[in-house]
Amino acid sequence: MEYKPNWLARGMRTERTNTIGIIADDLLSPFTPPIIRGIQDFLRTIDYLGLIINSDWDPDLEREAISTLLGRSVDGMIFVESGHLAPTEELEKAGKPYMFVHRLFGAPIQYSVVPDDYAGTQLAMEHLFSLGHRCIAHIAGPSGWHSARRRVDGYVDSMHQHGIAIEAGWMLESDWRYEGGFAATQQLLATDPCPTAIYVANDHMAWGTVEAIRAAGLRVPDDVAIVSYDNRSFSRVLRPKLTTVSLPAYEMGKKAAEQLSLKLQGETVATDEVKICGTLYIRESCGADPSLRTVEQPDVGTTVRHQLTGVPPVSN
Amino acid sequence: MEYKPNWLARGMRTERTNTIGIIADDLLSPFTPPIIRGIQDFLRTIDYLGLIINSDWDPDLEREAISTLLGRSVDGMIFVESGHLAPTEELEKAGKPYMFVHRLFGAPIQYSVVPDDYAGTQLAMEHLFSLGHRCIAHIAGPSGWHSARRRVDGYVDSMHQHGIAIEAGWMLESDWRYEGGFAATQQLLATDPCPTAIYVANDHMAWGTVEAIRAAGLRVPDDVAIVSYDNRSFSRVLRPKLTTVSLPAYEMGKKAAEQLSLKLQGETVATDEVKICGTLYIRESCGADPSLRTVEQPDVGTTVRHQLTGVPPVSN
DNA sequence: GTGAAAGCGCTAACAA
DNA sequence: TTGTTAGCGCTTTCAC
Repeated sequence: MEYKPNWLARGMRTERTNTIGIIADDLLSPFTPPIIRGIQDFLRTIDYLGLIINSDWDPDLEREAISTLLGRSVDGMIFVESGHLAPTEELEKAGKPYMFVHRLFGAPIQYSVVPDDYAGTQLAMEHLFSLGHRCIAHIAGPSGWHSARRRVDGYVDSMHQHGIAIEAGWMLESDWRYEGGFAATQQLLATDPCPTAIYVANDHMAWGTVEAIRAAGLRVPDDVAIVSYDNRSFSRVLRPKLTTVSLPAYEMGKKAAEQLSLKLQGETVATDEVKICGTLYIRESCGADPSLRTVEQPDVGTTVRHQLTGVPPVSN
Repeated sequence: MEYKPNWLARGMRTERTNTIGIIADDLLSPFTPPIIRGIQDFLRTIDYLGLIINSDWDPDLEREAISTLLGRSVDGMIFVESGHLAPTEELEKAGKPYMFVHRLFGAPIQYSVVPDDYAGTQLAMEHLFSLGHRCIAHIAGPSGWHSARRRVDGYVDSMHQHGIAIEAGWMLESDWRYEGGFAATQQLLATDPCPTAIYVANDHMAWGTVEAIRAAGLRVPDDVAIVSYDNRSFSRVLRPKLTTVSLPAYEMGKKAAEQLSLKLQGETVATDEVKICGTLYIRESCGADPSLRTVEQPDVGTTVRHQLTGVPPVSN
C-alpha cells in the first residue's frame, strides 16, 4: 500500500544499513570500473548498495576512508586494488567483514579475490601450441607485480610441459607499456633462433610488439604470432585484432561481493585466496582459423541504447 | 576526544544524510568513471558521499533507482549520461535537488552540465588553420547525438569564418567507430580537391582514419593532418599520437557536483545548461612543431604507486 | 548561559 | 496470535 520504509530508521534499529563500503585505489584505474560493476551487480541481488571512496594509493587516505565508512555504519567493506593495507586496527575492532579484490603487490593476504594468471597463461600457451608453435618467447611485466610473476611461471612451466627448452634471450622483463613492448620486441627479433610466436604479458606491450614487428618489415601473424593478456577494449580495434586472455575483472568483483555476502550472513568463508581464471579471446593476432574466433559481445548498454535512440552500438 | 558521530542518527534527526545518489547509465561507459571521479572529488570537499546505481539505459531501472535512492534519504541526485529521463513525478514530489551531466540525446534540459563541443571544435580548427591548412574535411558522428551536431556546427562556422567554401564530399557522417572512420576516409581520399587535413569527430574514427591513410600509401601528418576529439587514453599510444580535444568529463562531473551543492544550500542556480570546454592536446598527428606539444601528465595514481612500489608509472 | 527532554521511524521484546 | 512500548543516537526546543 505505497508504504516506503525509511532505511535510516531501520538501520539505526537493526544495526544493518544494507550498504557496504568500497575503497578503491582510483576509479580511473582501468580495471576498477569493471570490478566495481561486478560488485554492484551482485549487491543488487541482495538489496545492497555501495558507497565508493578513492584512496589514491595513499595509506592515510585509506585509513580515513575506513573511518568515514565505519561512521556511516556500512555492514562490510571491499578493497578494490588497494595497494598495501593490512586492515587497520579500527577495521578489526569494528568486527565488520571485508574482502580484497585484485591486490597488485605485497604478500598474498586472506579474504582476497585474485586473477588466476597462471591458468590464464596456460590458455594462451596451449593456443599457441595448438597452432604448431614451439619457439615461443615471453615479454614479461615488472617483477614487482603478482600478475607479472605468475604469468612468467605459467610460461616457463608450459614450455617445460611440452618438453621445449627456453632459449637464452627468449624471456625479457619489460614495463607494461607500449614503448617497453616495442623495445623488447626489437631485442627479440635479433635473437637466434628467432621465436615464431610471442606471449606478451599485457595488451599495452603487445601493441608495441605489433608495431615493432611491422617496423622490421615482418607481418603479424604470418611471420610472428602474438597472444597477450588483459583484453583491454583497444585490443579488438587494433589491427590485427589481438588474441588475448581476459583479466576477469567483472567476475572478480562479483565473486568478492558474493563472498562478502556470505560473511554478512555469518557463514564461515574459506580464508585462502579465491582465484578466477580469464577467458581466451581468439581474434587475429595468432592466425587461428577464422571459424575459431570468439564471437564478440557488444558492450553493455550499447544495444539498449541502440533500440532507444536508433544510434548504432558503439564499441567503448 | 575520540568522539565519532553516528551519521544514521544524525541523518534521521536533521533529514540530511550528507549522501547523494548518482544514477549512471553504466559505470562501464567510457566517460562515466571520470565524470563520477569529478563528482566524488568535489563531494569530498563538502563531506558528502555518493551512492551509485546503474540504470543501463532502462527507463524502468531508472525509476526504480530513483525510488531506492529516495528511500535511502539521499539529499540530492546526479544523473550521469542518463539517456532520456525527464525527472519522474516521484523525484519532483520529493523536492530534492538534482543535476544532469552529459546527457547525450533528446532536447536540452534544465540543470544540465554538457561539454562545449562547439568551442572545442574551434580549438581544433584554429590549430589546423594555424598550421596553414585550408582544405579541411570533417568526419562527423551520427546526427542523433548532441555532440555530433555541435561539432558539425563548429566545423561549418569555422570554415566560413575563414572564408573557405566547403567542397562537396568534404563532410561525411559516420558512426563513431574505427570501421566507420576507415571507410569515410577512403571516400575522402577519392575526393577532388583532396583535403590536406581532416577534423574527425572522435578518437575511435580517427584511428580508422590513420589506418586508411596509411593503407593508401600516404603518411600522417605529412600528407594528411588529423585532429580529433575526446582524448581517450589510447589516443596517446597510437602512432602517430593523436592531436585531440579532450571531452572534459572530469571537469563536468566536478561542476555538476558544485552546482548541486549550491542547490543543497538553498541557493538559486541558473537553470540553463552549463557548458564546459575541453582542451586541445597537441601531439603528433597534425605535424605541429614539437615544442608546441602538450606536456602529458601521468595518469592519476601511477606516480604515487611508483613511489610506493618502485614500479614505473603505467599509462592506463 | 546550561541542562533536560522530546521525538525522528523503525523493530524487537514483551504483554495481553 | 495481536497490540503496545521502549529505545537506537542524535539535534532541537524549551525550560530554567
